[in-house]
Amino acid sequence: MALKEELGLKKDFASPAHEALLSIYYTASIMKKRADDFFGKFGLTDVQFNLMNLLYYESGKEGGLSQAQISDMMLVNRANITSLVDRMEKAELVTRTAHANDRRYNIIKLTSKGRNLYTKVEPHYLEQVKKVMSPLDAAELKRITGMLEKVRRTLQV
Amino acid sequence: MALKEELGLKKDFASPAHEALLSIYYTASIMKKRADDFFGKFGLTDVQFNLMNLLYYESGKEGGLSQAQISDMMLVNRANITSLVDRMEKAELVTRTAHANDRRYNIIKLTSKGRNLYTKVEPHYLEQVKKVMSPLDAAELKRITGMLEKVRRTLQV
DNA sequence: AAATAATAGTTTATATATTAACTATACACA
DNA sequence: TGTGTATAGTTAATATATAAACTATTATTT
Repeated sequence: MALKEELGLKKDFASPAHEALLSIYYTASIMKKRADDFFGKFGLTDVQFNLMNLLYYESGKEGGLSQAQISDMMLVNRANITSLVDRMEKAELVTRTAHANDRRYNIIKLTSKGRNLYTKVEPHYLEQVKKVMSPLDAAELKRITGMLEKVRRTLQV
Repeated sequence: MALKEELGLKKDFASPAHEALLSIYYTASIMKKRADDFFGKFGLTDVQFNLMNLLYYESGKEGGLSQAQISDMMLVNRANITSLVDRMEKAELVTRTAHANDRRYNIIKLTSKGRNLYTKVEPHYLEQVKKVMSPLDAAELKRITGMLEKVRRTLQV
């Protein structure tokens, strides 16, 4: 949900802050659609790719991540990880095994199929991102992320 | 889905462009949670509030909007509007009536209950937005929205 | 050690989002 | 005028998101 028209049509209604909020929503919404189109070509969603990315880079020495860790890292509710892992387990992209010492935890790891798919998709993704972003110079990007970081801190997260 | 950790931990992996994308995702995700918390106090979701806002400001002279218009304005799929209007019709916030001349169209209007709720919530919302955003000066906000606008154009939307 | 807390994960109900296939209606043009 | 096409909305299947209530396990505290 993005409310495109608000950005242009409601100058008398929208405060600058409100405008900025809608603008961020709108941009994120468009990017999500683009990402889903892209990852769909590989039978993935953007969320599934991002979990694979996490598992690939953050679970040191094949140690895997617990669902709670994934939930924290992706900033989504625990309940959400259950169904996400269900789907990816069914697609044989990840495994879910009980932790040896603490049986409350499930340890999620990439399968070799998952790892192969990730290493196949990642370079295309990075290339795509670079292509989309290349017209913007690096300084401007730094400024955007820096300011968003500031907005985030203002929102006390 | 926001991948908080990527922003800090994967400098070697994330290109500046990739970083910027994740940053926008992350910020939008946090804002959506905040908005939902806020609107939840009034029995609304952020999406429902935004539809009410559209109907309140954009449907001139009580003319209402068709579902296709709403779909275009909110940048979401047509199918989504069906269920959104279903829920809001059930809550007696909007009505759905057939267009007199072209029976393909449904015309969606705020009920008096919907209008009353909207005018009750809006000032609180604007106050809240102002409060959250006040630490940032207007110039910075202008720059953020201006740059996001540029990103959007680069994405050819 | 037993009672209580906290933590991890699941389930259920709900809201939002997509695409694809469908119906109904209106338009267009040959 | 009739047929093909375009448009509006719905439905179904699927993916993601939340909160709340639940089970199982571990930690703490007396």
